[in-house]
Amino acid sequence: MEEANNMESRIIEAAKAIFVRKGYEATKMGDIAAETGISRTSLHYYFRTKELLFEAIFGQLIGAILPNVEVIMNRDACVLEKLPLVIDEYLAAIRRNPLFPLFAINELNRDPEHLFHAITVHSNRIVPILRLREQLEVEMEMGLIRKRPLIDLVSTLISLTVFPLLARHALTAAFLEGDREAFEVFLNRRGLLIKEMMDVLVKP
Amino acid sequence: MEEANNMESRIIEAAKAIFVRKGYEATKMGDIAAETGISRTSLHYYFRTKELLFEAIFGQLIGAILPNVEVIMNRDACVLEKLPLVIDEYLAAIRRNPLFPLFAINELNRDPEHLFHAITVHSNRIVPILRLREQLEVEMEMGLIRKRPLIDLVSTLISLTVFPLLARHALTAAFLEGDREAFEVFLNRRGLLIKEMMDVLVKP
DNA sequence: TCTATGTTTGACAGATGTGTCAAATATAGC
DNA sequence: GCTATATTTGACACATCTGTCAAACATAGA
Repeated sequence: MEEANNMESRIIEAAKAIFVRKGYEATKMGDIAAETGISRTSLHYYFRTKELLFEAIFGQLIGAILPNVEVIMNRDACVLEKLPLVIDEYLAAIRRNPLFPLFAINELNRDPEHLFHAITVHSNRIVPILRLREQLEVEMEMGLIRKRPLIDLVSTLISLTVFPLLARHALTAAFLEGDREAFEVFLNRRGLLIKEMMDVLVKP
Repeated sequence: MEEANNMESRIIEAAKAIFVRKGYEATKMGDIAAETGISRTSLHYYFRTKELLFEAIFGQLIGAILPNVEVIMNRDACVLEKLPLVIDEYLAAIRRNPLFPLFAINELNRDPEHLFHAITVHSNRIVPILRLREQLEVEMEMGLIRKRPLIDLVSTLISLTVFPLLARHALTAAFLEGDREAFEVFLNRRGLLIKEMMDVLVKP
């Protein structure tokens, strides 16, 4: 039957949404079956165990969040020119998957190795990121940008990009009177602020 | 018996550690009983339900993480002078409770209202924070510091401070070859970087 | 010592969740 | 229509977790 493949993807979509929103422990097979619109038993027919189902979507989720910097890295330009583009790309990836950071953070806590292993599967996405890293180190050595431990740069970039989405609810309540659209406005100007910040960090 | 009060605090300490590390759902009453060194039934004797036990420690946790800025706010100084002190205080509060951010983020996701309600209990801690907010707004109006939406400032500060602890494991693995002491070194210089960043944001 | 009260525990009941199985149903291809 | 295979489902077994209860145990104080 050709319904199988289609049903599998329907299940995966449903499971993705629920796993990401509630975390592994709080997600019940029954929830996923209900969301998909099938019986729990039927769900077991497609994915024998909860762990197997989780496994099936985990890689996808990682892939969806890794920023695609390949095009950017193929340009012949210095880091200072590339950085704003990378930031935009990264910001876009996060905004396409706003619930992902929470998921990743939790999974990192639940089973760190699992996440690391899943990332290695996406080596094609990783390569250009490593090239960016390399270019950063080279240009630091050349004095084109300020010398700084990479972890300082990366943790700052990720902090500024990811955290507001993690704390979305609290920030909206505390500063925007609960206005969700105002939060979107905030996010929209966030890119500029992040670029300013990163610029300060790397300017010699 | 006078053992009761002591036992309650023993339970609370154990429960705090486990709830914070594993989250509400993944924490089992049996875990807490074992960690405390009593039977699960005995645990129920002190705290009839899991929800009640959780409730008992929730407020404490919130209190522990709210930075104490009262002393700072009583000084007669401008925001530019106070900000570095506030940052240090906040950084210290977070480092005293490095697992708290993950806990708070998850609880925020699980039941936002609950967290907001718990915060109102600590109004004595909140007042000086609101005064800081007010002083920021006044000095922006006066042109002493650059005019910016408060959410931009606060989200930046919290992002830079909190996120590295959330992603501790990943950052250590990716940039420090898993060296935990190197991560402490990173955290130690982080305060300076955050002050630089915040300075850029508020300088007129 | 006896008693009242505080504390601990094992046993139980009920709820919820997972995974398996065999029977029922649908469907494709002959 | 018939058959082989795919899919769905209800029923079951098993495990885990929660909360209650009554009985056992400990201990302070009369």
